Amino acid sequence: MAVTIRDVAAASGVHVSTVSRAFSAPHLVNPETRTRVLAVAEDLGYRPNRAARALTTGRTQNIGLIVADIANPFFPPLIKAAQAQARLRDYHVFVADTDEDPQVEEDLIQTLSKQVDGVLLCSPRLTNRTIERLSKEVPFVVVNRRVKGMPTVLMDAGRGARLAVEHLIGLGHRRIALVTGPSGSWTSKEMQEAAAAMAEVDVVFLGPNPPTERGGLAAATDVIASGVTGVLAYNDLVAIGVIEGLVERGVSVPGHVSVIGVDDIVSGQLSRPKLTTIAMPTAAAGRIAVDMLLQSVDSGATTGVTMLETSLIVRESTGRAHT
Amino acid sequence: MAVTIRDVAAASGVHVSTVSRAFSAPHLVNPETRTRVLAVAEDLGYRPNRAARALTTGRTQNIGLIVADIANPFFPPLIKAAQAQARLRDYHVFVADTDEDPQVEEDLIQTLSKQVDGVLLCSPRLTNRTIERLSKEVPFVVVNRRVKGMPTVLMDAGRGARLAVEHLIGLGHRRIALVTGPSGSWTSKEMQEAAAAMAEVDVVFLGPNPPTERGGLAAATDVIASGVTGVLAYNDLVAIGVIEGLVERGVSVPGHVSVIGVDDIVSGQLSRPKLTTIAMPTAAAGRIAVDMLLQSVDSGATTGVTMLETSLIVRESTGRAHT
DNA sequence: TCGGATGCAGCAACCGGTTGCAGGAAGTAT
DNA sequence: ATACTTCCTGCAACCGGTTGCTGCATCCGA
Repeated sequence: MAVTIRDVAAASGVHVSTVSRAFSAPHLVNPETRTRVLAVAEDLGYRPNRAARALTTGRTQNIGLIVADIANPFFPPLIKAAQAQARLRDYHVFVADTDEDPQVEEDLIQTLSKQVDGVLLCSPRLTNRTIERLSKEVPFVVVNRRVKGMPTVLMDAGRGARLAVEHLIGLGHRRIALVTGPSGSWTSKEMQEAAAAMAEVDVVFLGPNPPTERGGLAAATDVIASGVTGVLAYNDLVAIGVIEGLVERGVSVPGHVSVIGVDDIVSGQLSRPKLTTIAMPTAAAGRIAVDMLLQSVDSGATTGVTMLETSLIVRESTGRAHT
Repeated sequence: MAVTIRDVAAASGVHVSTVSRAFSAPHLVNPETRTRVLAVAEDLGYRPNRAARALTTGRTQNIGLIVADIANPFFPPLIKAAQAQARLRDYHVFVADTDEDPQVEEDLIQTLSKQVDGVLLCSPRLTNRTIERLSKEVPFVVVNRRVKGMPTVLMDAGRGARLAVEHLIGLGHRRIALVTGPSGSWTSKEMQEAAAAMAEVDVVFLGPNPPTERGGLAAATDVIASGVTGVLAYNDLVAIGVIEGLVERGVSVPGHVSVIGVDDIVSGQLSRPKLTTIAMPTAAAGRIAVDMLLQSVDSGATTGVTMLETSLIVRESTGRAHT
């Protein structure tokens, strides 16, 4: 039913191998022949069958993109960028959601590994050991987590935390809280280390907390109890929750307490007060991760670690410390 | 390198066809033989090659999911649900983003059509003619748009609009505005018709507007000028924009004006005041659309139109009309 | 004029499964 | 004992491309 390479060959009076080469090895075929073949192919509406090509070449032209939770607003910009970049390179992307379950994550990698040329692993929940083991089956690029010897794209959360704390210091805050994320989170750890190293300021750590609005809401009482005037939250959702909790208890933001989030998700721009935040270059991360992955697929060369810069976006949730 | 069906055959002393049948036609092979083969396969870590299978069966076990904009918060829950449902049925899903460009959308369908068994088209921007033409190349299910003779999943925006208006009426509002969306939007049209048919209330139409926060922000001046006490917005982003615009101009929400959104995206739950909204069952839509698609792929039977119910979620952005 | 290089196209095996057909063994009815 | 099923397995062609090898022209330099 569908038009195959043999139809094209017959219609243009050449052998199938010539048609094949007209597409995938142009320099091996006479220019005249080639244009004729291409014209006929166009005419017949021929589209090469990727499954067939995959079978012989071993290359599917597909990549897998595995995230913990598609609906987490942190990921969609990354997915979007990765998909667009892949399309540019004539690759398609399978998107899969692990629902934060490491077992699902592993299964997904297993079943996907046979039908993709590589996998992008975003904020994986698996252990490093497991990731290293699985990396023997299919090339990986890991995003948002450091795994030894594996190509990685990171966003500089440590620097982000420093920027945030410096911003607070500049506003006169001398005692601040870091509302941390899940215990296994690389980002959270980076932020803690960076914050702890800052002079001129006392920092208390509140956590671990689930990386959600509820998590922030629950942490608000601790924030009040700790007597800080500034808060850096694990991410924007947590920050919004903290603000909500503070306001509920009569603590105004940024009047009494300043709050900074991380990620720069849209919700932060839309909530009241508009959230001061550390912007994560998620779109760039998606793009670059795809490039790194395809590079390692094409050339076999295993690339290194890319660290992307973060930046502070000052909006309305931070202000001068009251003295 | 990878273990193939022939390796399994050799290792278990049977012919490849028996191994093949052990997997895909169990009733045709002796139970003993089958268990032995499966054991050997398990042992060797055999995974069937989907590209090879696709080549002979013509079925890829993949589906395509095409949305206008992955980063639009309306879509991720739908994508997530669709992906999970597909996985349940042992299908994988390609997610693709058209960037709101009809041409990209068409290209995407073309290139995808050869490597998927069906395509989910969400809020397509293509003309009905084009969709009908393309539907000859690959089975479709259309979400959020009515296309004649095509399996479709719709969310009852008309009923949602009625619920919203009734809610406003119940709160004493007698003159309301409908801040409409893009001119081509099916949802927007449904809402307009439903609202226009309501008695007991004057409704003015403000639009069309881009379906974004900016769109709502810009519409706020018209809202004020129109002298209404209640607003139903095309979606939550627009509603948030309207609220922002109103508040900037000293009109309090819900004190002076009540505002209702549509979609129930997270941002609406996090913004201040929390948004009263019409919840769209996007996750259900994704799940059901996948089921309909796979059904029409499996049985060839082309299913009909599914209409999903919407519901009103009352939060803080609506209140009694001031008299 | 001849040997050798070069360019182009055809041949056929192959990738890893699936499936219609054939055939042997065992079971059943006659 | 014979004929006919039924059950299971093997054989081999096939899906739609790719690619190493061969072979034929043509062109080149000597």
